[in-house]
Amino acid sequence: MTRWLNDDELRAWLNLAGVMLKLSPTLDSQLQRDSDMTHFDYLCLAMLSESADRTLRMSELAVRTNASLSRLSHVVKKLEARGWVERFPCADSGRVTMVRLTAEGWRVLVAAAPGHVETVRSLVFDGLDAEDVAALERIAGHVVELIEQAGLRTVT
Amino acid sequence: MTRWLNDDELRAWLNLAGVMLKLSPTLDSQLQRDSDMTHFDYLCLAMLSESADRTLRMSELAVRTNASLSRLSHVVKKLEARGWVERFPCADSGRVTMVRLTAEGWRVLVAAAPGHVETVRSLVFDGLDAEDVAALERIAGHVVELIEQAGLRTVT
DNA sequence: GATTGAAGGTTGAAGCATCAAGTGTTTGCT
DNA sequence: AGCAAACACTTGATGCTTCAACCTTCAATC
Repeated sequence: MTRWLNDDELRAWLNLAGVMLKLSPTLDSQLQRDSDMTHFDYLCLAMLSESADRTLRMSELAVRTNASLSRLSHVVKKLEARGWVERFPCADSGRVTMVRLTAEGWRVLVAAAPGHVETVRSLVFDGLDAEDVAALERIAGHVVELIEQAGLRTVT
Repeated sequence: MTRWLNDDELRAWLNLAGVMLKLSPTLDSQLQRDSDMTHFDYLCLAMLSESADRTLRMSELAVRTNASLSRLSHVVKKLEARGWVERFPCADSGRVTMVRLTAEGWRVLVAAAPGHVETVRSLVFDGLDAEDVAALERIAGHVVELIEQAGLRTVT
């Protein structure tokens, strides 16, 4: 017996799907045009920039960017080729790879940030009041948790 | 002067980004595994199934699936090759292409629907009350509108 | 001290999405 | 009637994501 969605749920779902289908390409598009990077690239740089020593292990960066290790590995390889990050083996454990934001990567991130943040603000937060923001944080957080628990994505 | 995000907005944004980064691949993964299609394929079939004659013009289907015409064209070509939809020229206007869901496409959609809906329910709606659903509909709808207005994506 | 299994990453191939450029059609203007 | 511009797609190339397979390294067990 399938538990179908009722009308309210269906409308909510179609709107959420709309956000995923429209917002993500729009962000990529702005960052690609203005800063020659994808939104995911930006997230990687941003997460590194906030970490001690601007350094994280691959698996930790993967968690913080909500990505599979595989996806991250491909992207970090690209970012390293551009000189925006560098990889090096962890001193403590031979199977761990560390990633560090370079000085150049930091400059690129700082240059990209204003335009990106302005875009996010204008596409997401303009016209939302504090209550809406709180609701968004709560509901989106809830969805993320459900997905993590389902853990269908053991992910390679 | 960049208007940065405050702490609440930042947390809300990171959670929303998390939804986009995690939900979308998870849905694709379930549909790919169980029904050999992507989430976007499913949306196309679903939108056609609800239309008069199970038929729409390409540009209208693009609007309803929140996609660019280019993306849609590639995907419809694939779906047509599988025999799930068929294209034919519009009688009224020579530059319009119509897409129709075939009987086979309908069967495939009906077979995929229960698993997909169950996945959406379990990853999004489980644990949300009616107020949350209403808030989600409202906020996500708002974001979609902002993006459409910005219309940066004139899209090819 | 071997073996087994799991953890942490990397890689290559295949499928997708995007962008820019193209084709053919219709509209509007003169 | 003729021409330019806009519309409705389609196409090919490029880059990104996923999946499955692989390679090391570490941990636990015997």
